[in-house]
Amino acid sequence: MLRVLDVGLERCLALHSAYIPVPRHRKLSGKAGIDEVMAAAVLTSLSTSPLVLGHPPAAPAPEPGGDVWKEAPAMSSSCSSSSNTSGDWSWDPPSDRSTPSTPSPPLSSHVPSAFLPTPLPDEGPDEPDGTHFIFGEPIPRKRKNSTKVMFKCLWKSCGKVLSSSSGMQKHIRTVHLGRKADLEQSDGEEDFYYTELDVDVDSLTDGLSSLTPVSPTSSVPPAFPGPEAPALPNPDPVLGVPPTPPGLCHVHTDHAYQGCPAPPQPPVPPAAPALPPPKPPSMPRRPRGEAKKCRKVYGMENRELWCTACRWKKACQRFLD
DNA sequence: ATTGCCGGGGT
DNA sequence: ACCCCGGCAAT
Repeated sequence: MLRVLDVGLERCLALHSAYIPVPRHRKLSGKAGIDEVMAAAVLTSLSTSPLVLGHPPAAPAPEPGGDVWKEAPAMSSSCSSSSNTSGDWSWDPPSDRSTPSTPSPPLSSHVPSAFLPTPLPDEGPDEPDGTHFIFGEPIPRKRKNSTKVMFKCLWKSCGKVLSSSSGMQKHIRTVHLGRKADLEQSDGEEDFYYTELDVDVDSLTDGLSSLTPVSPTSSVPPAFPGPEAPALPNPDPVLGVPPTPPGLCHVHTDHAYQGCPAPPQPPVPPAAPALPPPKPPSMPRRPRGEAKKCRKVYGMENRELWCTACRWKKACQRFLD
């Protein structure tokens, strides 16, 4: 017993002494100011130019004054936890905790639900046709222009459109699924019954008016935007596919990584009066993994304890969703 | 503001 | 291949 502790302590000390000289850690607490915003803006605008036309920003040692690397007082606890021997140290919540609960509730039936496959850095539906490849304008990647994300209920004869996902979830939960509204326990099922669409702010009203009511019985032309969106006649995969609901592929059971290329077709069951088909399974979208990742678990202080992926700002490998 | 991580750069 | 970070979406 004592020996174990000893080892842990030793380990801890070693860790500390080893990491003191670490030179990085630029700024832990970023105080966001106008400066940063403006700088960001400038950088953004600069990024469009092919090369860095300013002064070389190469500055290997930006902080001559000294970095503020304060020891986290929480170290003690992590130390004790590191007493976990047996080869793989693996992550181990401090056993001191009176609560034996698991650090991240597995959420039995709740599959983490899929996630949005990055909303496609498209230009937005401003282009009259697909000719936004004027070389004169590189436009590396720009996201939101004048589009606004709306959420449309796909329930058979509802078609309600809200501006917030939470609101839509609530709507579906209460109105269609008949669940309690305030119950935070959303198992993600609502996700299946609404989709999000990029609405051009300009033609917002127009688009909405044609989007909202919709009679489900009348055959909805699968691939024709039809009346709405006169500005984007073809849903070409070239760049922008605004009306395509990205969160509707209930195909895979687990890692639905690639978005579904399926055409915009209402996934509404053909003849479902009010009963949702018992289908909570796949995850059409993943809002954000519930599991805490290395960063959250260990904190910035113990970055060395993160899995490599996390250290490299890649998808965490240790705490998979 | 924070967190997770894609895309891309440096070695 | 390894390592790191800018920047962004989602929260």
